[in-house]
Amino acid sequence: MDAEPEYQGPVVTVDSVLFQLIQNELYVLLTQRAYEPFLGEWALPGGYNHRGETTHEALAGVLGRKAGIEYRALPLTMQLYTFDNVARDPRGHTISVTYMSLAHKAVPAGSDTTQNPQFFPVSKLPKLAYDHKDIILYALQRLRSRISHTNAIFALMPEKFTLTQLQTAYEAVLGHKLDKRNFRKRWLALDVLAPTDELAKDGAHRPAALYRFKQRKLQTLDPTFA
Amino acid sequence: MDAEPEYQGPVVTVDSVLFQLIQNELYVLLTQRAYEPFLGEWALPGGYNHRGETTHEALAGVLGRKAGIEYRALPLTMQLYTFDNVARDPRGHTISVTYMSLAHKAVPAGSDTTQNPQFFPVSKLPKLAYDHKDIILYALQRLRSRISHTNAIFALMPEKFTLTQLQTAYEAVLGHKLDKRNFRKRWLALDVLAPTDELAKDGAHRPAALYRFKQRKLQTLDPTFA
DNA sequence: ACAAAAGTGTTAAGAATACACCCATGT
DNA sequence: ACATGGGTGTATTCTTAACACTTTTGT
Repeated sequence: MDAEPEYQGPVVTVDSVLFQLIQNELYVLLTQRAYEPFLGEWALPGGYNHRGETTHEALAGVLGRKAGIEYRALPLTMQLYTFDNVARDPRGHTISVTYMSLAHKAVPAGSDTTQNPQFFPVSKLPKLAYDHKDIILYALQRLRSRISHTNAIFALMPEKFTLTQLQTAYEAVLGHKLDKRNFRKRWLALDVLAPTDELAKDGAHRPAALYRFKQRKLQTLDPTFA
Repeated sequence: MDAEPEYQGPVVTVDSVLFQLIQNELYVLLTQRAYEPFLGEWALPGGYNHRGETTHEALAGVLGRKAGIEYRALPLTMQLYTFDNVARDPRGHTISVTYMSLAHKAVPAGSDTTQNPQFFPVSKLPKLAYDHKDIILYALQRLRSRISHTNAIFALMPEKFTLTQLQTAYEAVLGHKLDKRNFRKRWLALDVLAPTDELAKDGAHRPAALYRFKQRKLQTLDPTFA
């Protein structure tokens, strides 16, 4: 980091992998490219990081402008990886700093943007621009790992939820079923859930107790969930 | 990522956290700054990432020029995190992509560089420029986590080593003692070590069997080591 | 009455931990 | 012969995994 007046660096971009559960399935937010390259193809929301703004600010701008989503309302965002695209990007040397966000209900405002933001199930992704498919799969891996030893799942859940909803969220992310009794035993032993005195009455069956997370922020939980 | 001809982005730098074991203690490579800001203070080896070179190439250049270390000889390098320094860096907006490397014996060639590269024990760090102390502590955390479920430790070991040396390496990184019998039982069950038919004779005691890693590349190991 | 999801404990298997003595060598 | 680190097994505890029936509600 010497003094070096005529510095010229790569173009810096940020890309966002925004996950959300819709009907017990994991969805990811994509936008349709309005410019070359990859005009018309689906891609992760992304954009330039200009001098003077943090990557988080750039991310907030991208999500707001391209998908109508308010970044500050997202309960959890974490950095994933920084990719070099020296050769791959048709526009020349860029590096992209990628973030993963989790949301409970982030509604993309397709109307006031040009990029047609939509959620796609992770299991049925369309053809994607760049290497964005790999990025999504990498993000999924990281997400699975995160929910296995932290409370990160809170960011995919509503304020109040039943234990069955929580279990279903895990199953959607992990891609396999879990044992009901073991799951409940574990979570109730963890001391991170608080019972509310409300019940969810949603059908012709016994009502379920509603719980909430004591802390809606990331914390590490020792045990691991399969 | 619209077309945007007058793009001006942040300065992109790379920083390297290079760990090495010296006499059963974990050391990190530092250089002494030859320019403002922080002239004369110790810092992680770092430098600009110019347009057209990958971050890995930039890293190789930095390690070569500032510390006389041949990047290609390092057995393991992984990306750590990308830090925003919009406000913090006195020279303006930079983002730094940080990497952690592990080496067995990387000899800094202090002579042909201006930056006085030296290894410092992680437990006794000097005052560091920027937030480099935090970066090192973060790297250490990641390293501990890595060696707990992968074979990453191979990158800190010589080609051939005794089980006691391997255990000592773990103890140096983790910062606590391990049980000898359990440690050996575990590693021999893992099927990642191959016995050589050589013995290490290094003192007035029974010679130790020398082992090597079957694969000297990163692989995941199911069990976790405390 | 029946359908549908909520709720609840025990047992068995496997993993992790604690622990102490004999062995081979150099001096 | 003694000092030094190398090498080895078992018993106990704890953790994880497997598993089925009763309860409460709406229709």
